[in-house]
Order: sequence, then structure tokens, then C-alpha cells
Amino acid sequence: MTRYSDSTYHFFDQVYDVVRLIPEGRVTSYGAVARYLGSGRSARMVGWAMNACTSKPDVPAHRVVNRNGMLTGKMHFTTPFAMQERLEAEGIQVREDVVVEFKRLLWDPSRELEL
DNA sequence: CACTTGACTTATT
DNA sequence: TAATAAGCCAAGT
Repeated sequence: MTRYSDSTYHFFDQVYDVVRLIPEGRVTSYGAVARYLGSGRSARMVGWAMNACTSKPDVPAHRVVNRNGMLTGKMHFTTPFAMQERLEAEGIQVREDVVVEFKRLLWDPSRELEL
């Protein structure tokens, strides 16, 4: 198993916790999660964390897309279609690998959680 | 140790 | 509005 530094592992947990809070039928972006976690974390790190979450079925990774609503991570799922299928199963329409009405469905943790 | 890569985003041209 | 550059930061080579 790949080993990560303690700080990195902690960061992974933070990302997973936020992703688990995304309501069904909503989506968020890597950047939104990174901003919510703050403290020098970049969107790339969030994507990197998600890449390691494939073995964590309880993390709704399909609800995390890039800032344009594009399903950039679809190729990392069990099948390239799994991500879109899961989204559509929640009532989220996907067209040309992009979430329809993304702007309306966006769930920004730093705004929705309104700390 | 230097360079490339990547589930990203923002700024600049 | 679209293409490019720059910032990002850990891992892999």
C-alpha cells in the first residue's frame, strides 16, 4: 500500500469529510473544497486526494467535478461511465460530460455551511 | 537532485 | 470569447 506523510493523510480525511456532506442531487468543485479547507491547500491536492479515494465507496466522488461542471475524473472510476450514471441516478443531467445546470446545482461548502 | 505529471483554478493576452 | 501562462504541490521518474 502506498504510504503518505501524516499531514497528507490528515488532508485526505478532511477532503473525504467534506465530500460526504454533499447533499444528494448536488455537486461541488475541487476548488470549492480546497477553499473551504483553506490553509495552503490547492485544488490539485483535492483532485489528488480523490484519486486515492477509489477504495472508499462511502465517498460520493461522483459529486465532485471541476469548476466548469465537467466530469474530469470519470476515467478514474471503475468504468468511464460510472460517474455519469451515478449522477443521473440522483437526477443530475449530464450532457457532453458536463453537468447540466451546474451553476444551480453547485454546493459550495464555504457558502452552504455558512460557518 | 532536476524534471515531468496531474480528478485544478485564476489571470493574462 | 478562446487560447496561453502562471500558480499550485505532492509523487513519480
